[in-house]
Amino acid sequence: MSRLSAQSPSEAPSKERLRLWLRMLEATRFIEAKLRENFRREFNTTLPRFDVMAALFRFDDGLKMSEISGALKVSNGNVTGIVDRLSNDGHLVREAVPGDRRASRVRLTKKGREEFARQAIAHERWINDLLGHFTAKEAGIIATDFSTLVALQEDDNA
Amino acid sequence: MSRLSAQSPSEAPSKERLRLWLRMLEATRFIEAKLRENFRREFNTTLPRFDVMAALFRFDDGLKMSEISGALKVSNGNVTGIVDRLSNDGHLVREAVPGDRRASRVRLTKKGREEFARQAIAHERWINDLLGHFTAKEAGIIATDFSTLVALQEDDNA
DNA sequence: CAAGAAACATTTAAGCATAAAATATTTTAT
DNA sequence: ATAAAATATTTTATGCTTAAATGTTTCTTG
Repeated sequence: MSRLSAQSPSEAPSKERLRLWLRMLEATRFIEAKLRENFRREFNTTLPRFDVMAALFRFDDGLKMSEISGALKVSNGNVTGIVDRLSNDGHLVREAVPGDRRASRVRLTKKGREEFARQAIAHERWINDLLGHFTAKEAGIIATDFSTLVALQEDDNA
Repeated sequence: MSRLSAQSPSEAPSKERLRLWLRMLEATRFIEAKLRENFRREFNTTLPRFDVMAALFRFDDGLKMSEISGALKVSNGNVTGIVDRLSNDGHLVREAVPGDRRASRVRLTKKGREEFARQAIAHERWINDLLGHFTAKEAGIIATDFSTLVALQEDDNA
């Protein structure tokens, strides 16, 4: 008998994939915790706020609320609160959309753009340090793997 | 000149690592969303509740509150609420620790153990489907990469 | 054109998460 | 023996997240 440890043919792969998931989750949460700590200490902000600003930064004309939640793949109600707080801090403004009184367009202010630019530089540096153990090549390969994974799964539901 | 596209020596790796981080985050959140949906639909529970039960399942004698938060690497106060709700559902009990009236020991009930066993089987199957695009070998390699990553970073802080 | 459907945004309720402070108990040091 | 320090947990304040409900506005279609 060639297999000394008894395993059903499909059991081992499922265990390895489970292990991958647990390690992915561990690593992601670890990095998120570091980022949260850094964002709080250096900029008195949070990762969700940074994410919303990052989405807005690429569009000079701003985004509608539903476009933000679509881009970030979070719920609508979630974005309302984050935008409220960023608005109170003067990082962005809600503007009326001519011809559609349901919608509003959200745009970074000058203050918001300048603040985000500083945050983005620090963010890239933090990530570079935290993931420093991967070479650029390794990082590219794994990134593509995950990209494929999500694309395939999303197709499953279509 | 061998490098046709102008890049500073350290710029490209940091961009690749940033891309890896964004893809990791995307994939992790995607999978978490699917699991949340499944846990809700099939078992009317949540991932954090499953995590707490998983930690307890391995210890017949139960765990102290601080041992749960230590194992899951979440804050102390967080565990209080989750244990409260699992306790209301009869999935676990808080017991007094003889000789230390500060602490309490949390144990799964029979109901809790049976319910968790069912959930764990479904969970492993869901993960196997969601990560099906990785071979067992690939999964093993990447899992080890992440494991190393966290271990190295944790050492940095020591 | 009027009724119904769809789109947009917000609000609400419940749960999850952290950090920091409060409480209670036990251990250590003087 | 008392005071200080350490340990264990809970509470409080704040924010993120979803799902569901609500209220508008706009579009569609009969």
